[in-house]
Amino acid sequence: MPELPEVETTRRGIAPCLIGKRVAAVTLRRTDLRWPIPVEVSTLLPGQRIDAVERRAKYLLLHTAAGSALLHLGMSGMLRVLPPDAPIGKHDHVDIALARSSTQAARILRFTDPRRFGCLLWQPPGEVHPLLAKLGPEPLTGDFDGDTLWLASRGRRSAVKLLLMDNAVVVGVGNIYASEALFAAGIDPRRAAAAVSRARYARLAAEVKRILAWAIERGGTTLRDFLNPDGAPGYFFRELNVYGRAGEACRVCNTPIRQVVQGQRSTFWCPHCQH
DNA sequence: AGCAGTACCTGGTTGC
DNA sequence: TGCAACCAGGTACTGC
Repeated sequence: MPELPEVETTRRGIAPCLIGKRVAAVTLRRTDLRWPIPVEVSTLLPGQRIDAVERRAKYLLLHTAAGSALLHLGMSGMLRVLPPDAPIGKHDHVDIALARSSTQAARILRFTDPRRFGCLLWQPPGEVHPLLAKLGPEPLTGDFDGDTLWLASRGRRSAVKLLLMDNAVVVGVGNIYASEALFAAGIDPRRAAAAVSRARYARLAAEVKRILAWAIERGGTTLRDFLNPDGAPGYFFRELNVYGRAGEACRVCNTPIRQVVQGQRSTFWCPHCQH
């Protein structure tokens, strides 16, 4: 269930178990994910040492000298570090076995994805995978601010929520956080992107940063169990102000939260707090 | 160029 | 209880 904070939390969880380790073997039980898993994952990755684990947008990259494994969790993907004898579930499509090291027993990095909207691809050294080539800036860096949004909004006739979710404008703002950030900024998600002022975009960008950073912090505590997945808690759900709360009272003004479909996705907002 | 629509897939929930 | 319909946190691709 990955938006950017969950992907970043996953990265932080698995990175210490991977960095400096050598890939002992790759087991592919299914290769028909969002795209077929390319042969390089089987032929080039084994034997390589993982030098770094990076996140770009909602992609994770396992960097080695021979190239990088590029993972996306889609809607239902999950990555866990497990003992080699962990029982294999129906949707456990890929295991990347990690060689034993002086400080860690042998482990596997297991990719599980019931819906198979995720992917595992390969990026040769020194290249940028085509899927990454046209992505906008990372929301939590200085490359993204209100003017990023304001400039992108020129000449757009679609709604501000769709602009916020456009990966060419800014990456990592998924359906939940788009609604939440617009609520925090007091902007009606249906408002035409071109009709939002530069000042309000500054506020919106600040809220995107604040909410994503806060969720990553929360993810660090609520998702800590992905090494031994028992009792996964209620996530950040109890903290949401508008998402999934249609008909319920706004936490600020008690007005019922409304829901509308934009771009085939549900949007939630408070008609009193957002204009 | 921007935008709407379609597609990928399984599983949980809702409603008859 | 059974089963169909609907919904889900993502995103690339097509065609207008």
